[in-house]
Amino acid sequence: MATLKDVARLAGVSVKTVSNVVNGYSFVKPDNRRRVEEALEATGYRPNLGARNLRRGRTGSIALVLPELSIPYFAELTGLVIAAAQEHEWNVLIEQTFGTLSGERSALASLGPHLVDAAILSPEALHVDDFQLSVPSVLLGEHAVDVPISRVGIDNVAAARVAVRHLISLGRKRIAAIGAHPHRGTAALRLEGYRSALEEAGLPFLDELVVPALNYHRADGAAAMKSLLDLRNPPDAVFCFNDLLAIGAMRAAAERFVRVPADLAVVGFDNNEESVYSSPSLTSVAPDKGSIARAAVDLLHRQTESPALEHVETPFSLLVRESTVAR
Amino acid sequence: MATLKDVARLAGVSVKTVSNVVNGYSFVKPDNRRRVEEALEATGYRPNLGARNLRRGRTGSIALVLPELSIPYFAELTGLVIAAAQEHEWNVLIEQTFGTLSGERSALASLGPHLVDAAILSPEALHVDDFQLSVPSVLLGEHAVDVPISRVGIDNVAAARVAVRHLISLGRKRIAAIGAHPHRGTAALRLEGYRSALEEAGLPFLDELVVPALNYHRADGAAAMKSLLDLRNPPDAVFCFNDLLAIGAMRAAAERFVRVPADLAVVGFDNNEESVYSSPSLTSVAPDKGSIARAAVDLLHRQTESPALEHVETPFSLLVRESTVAR
DNA sequence: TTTCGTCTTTACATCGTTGGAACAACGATG
DNA sequence: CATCGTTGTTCCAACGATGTAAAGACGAAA
Repeated sequence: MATLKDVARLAGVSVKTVSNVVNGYSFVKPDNRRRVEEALEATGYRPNLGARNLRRGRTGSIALVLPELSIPYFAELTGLVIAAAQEHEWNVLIEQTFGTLSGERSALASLGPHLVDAAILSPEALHVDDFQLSVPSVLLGEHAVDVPISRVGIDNVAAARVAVRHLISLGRKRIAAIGAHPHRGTAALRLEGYRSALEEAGLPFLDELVVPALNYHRADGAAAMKSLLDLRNPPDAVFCFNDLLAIGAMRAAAERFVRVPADLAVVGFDNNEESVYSSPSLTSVAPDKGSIARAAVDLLHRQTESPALEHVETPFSLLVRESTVAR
Repeated sequence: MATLKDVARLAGVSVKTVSNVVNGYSFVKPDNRRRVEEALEATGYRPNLGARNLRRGRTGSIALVLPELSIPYFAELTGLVIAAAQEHEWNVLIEQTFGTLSGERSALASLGPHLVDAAILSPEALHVDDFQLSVPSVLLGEHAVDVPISRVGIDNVAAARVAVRHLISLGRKRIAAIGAHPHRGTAALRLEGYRSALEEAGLPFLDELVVPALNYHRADGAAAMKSLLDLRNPPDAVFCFNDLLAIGAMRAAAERFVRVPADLAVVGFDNNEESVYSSPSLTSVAPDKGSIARAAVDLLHRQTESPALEHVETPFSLLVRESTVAR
């Protein structure tokens, strides 16, 4: 590995002059600049980022704290965050919490200026007093807990309302919701959107049609759907708080020979790639993940220069597919 | 941020003594050790990893070079690699190539001792002469190209054979294969397993039943399946070289009202979580991803201490689901 | 010619950590 | 009591980079 010293010796100048060339400092004599550039080329010099960051007092990394990479939404988002972070010369350290309180607490505890310059958090279980952060941070998604931390995400209430309105427009009357959760902020907001859409259409809000889900995995969706199908009067539509729940729900429906969308219309949330190819394909609320990733990273970049509190609302759309075609 | 210096001042000892305590050096007087530990506790000292790695001449990171995080197989694997790397105090830097030659080349070029201590590679398009690696590396999966680099993966020929034998055991006679690829090593091996299983059953190997796929995404599987269904004499079973292809194939079959498994049995490869919940659920070859991740990371760890060339074969199994129940 | 100001380069210290050598303290040995 | 080996501690240099300050070069103005 060539260092600045090696390059300097070869070019016959001081280490600092090489450093100046590498960093694009203007006042270098054309002649020296040329010699240094040749030496850089000849040695194949690459800066040692550890050393550079040590000197500059930064780590060169940001943390991305999320439940689990095997959840498609987070996998897709992670890819986009990595791409966005690259623009600011940041590495992304991924920390999986598996959606547990202890996992999230220990992830947060391990953060800190010695490890990362900033952090993107997607917590599910944290309480208000857990947020004693030592680096600039952004929360993904809205949360019930009101903490003074920047946020990036869509308007969950509006998005849920759009989804449910769509079901109503199909003429469905008994619309269920899967994914209620006692402590999860986003769940509360989506539930609120669901409630308000029913209300504006003059449909009753029925407790029996709102099914909680402790996790948001396919298995939870299947279990919830089964309980709905066991009702004396089952729903004719269901709004699931994410696509995995919806996939699970459709699977459970298929097992009971309930036809989607004829007997049951289904809407999901997140627009996973998987949902385009399921049979039937799944109507879903599609947040613009690229915008989310870019907004989060850019916001962090700004915050590392000067502290600020910002909330960014990113766009979303409803993609209508087979699971909600008119009967 | 507390440094060793701060701790040393507080404890009334030299910096090196603190360092010795932190690093578990034995010969420290009990009394000093206690004072240092109290000071560590009081200051909340965390080592500056950048500085430590600089001094130790390592980077503290390994690279994981893969096509795309949004491919479930790689998302799941990445989570496991991160967990395994943590055991060796390694961060994982993820590099996406999108399966293109240029992407893989630039990823490889950007690697190097200044960035990472080692690398896990999952290349798809690289040629032999591209492998001029400057850090210890492991290839995931088997490859046709014969390069002196360690490998971790399952026996693809055997795995494919097991999958196709299973289809044969159902009494299927016209078994297609989706996923052939001119330059992809694993594709060649799976095709070989397919061929040999047909041969041992006395079934003919028919060119028209072997469909190439340039990418291994759901869309490619759907397109391939459509072409198979357009044949004068379509297949009664299909072996797909990964689950995404199989999901796409099943989707295409559904669009043509071809019933799976009654008219068409389908087997996939990778055992994505998604495949458990599709309708019908998908029979799939399940590599032990945990073993792969652990073996790869451990192997790299050994290689950073002393160079070595090892090939590790990890276990797999065939998980039979609805897409191949007997008719 | 001297002085001044602008460009250009260099020496040096520093970021936080650890390896190595030097040194100090100590009881044990002869 | 001198010597020795073991144990414990400190000092110094170094990892590779960059910020700072100071010095050097050079032409223009006085």
